[in-house]
Amino acid sequence: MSAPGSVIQVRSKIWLEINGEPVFGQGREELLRLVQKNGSINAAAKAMGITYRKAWTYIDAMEKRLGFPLVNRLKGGPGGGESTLTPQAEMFLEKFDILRQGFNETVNRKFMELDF
Amino acid sequence: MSAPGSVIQVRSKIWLEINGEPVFGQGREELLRLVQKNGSINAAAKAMGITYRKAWTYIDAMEKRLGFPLVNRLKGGPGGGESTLTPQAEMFLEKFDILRQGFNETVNRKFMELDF
DNA sequence: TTGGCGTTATGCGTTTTTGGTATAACCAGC
DNA sequence: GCTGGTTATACCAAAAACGCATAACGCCAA
Repeated sequence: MSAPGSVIQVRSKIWLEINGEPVFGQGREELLRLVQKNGSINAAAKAMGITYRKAWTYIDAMEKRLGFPLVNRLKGGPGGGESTLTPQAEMFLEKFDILRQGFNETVNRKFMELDF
Repeated sequence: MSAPGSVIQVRSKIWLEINGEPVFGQGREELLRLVQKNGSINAAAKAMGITYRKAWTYIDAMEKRLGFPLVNRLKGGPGGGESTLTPQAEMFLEKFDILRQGFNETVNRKFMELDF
């Protein structure tokens, strides 16, 4: 039972919302991790294959909705500027990682059993 | 650790894709169930609070991507027309329901333990 | 036979969202 | 002051979503 010549696959997603608006998901998590790793929003965006504009918009929206900063930004300076994560952002990353642990795997296993 | 005066909540989603395009999710499942219950796309749309146009577009896209019909449609006739689900659509509903069984509950339980 | 009714079906303009490009602001070092 | 690399934002373009308007259809009642 599947479409002719095509393969059906299951996908799943967890995210956090505040007032019905997304504040944290897998894409945003990856973005923050790359900011943490690279020390720059710009470099993180490049690593993810998205524009700086998009990355900045994501972070800005997250912060506005949460009501506290996730990224400490510096304009100018030695390397032109830099960005680091706030302690609150790091705690978010940690907890969110636990939340989604094993999540996709569980879904995929159940999916295999069903023979879609 | 949450935004001042607001409540963070976790949300999750499962859906099926074919060639990277969504063919089945919770909204579409509900739509099909309402078609099944009401015998009409129009009534189902109203029950969901969406326009007929939108409901029709969803179903049309699903069928195009899957490559087989989900809804048997009748134009004109006793009540002006009617729509019923194909056997394939009913099987989809059944399997998808199993797939997502307990899913949200599991996520929510884990979320509570973490104290976001 | 003809007009009305309630559905399915779809064209098309409008609105909203999203994306990308260009440009300014910033600051250490040379 | 000029350069380099970053953050920040304005502004226009493209795309997607939305919804209104209208046609097609076939029973049924008049």
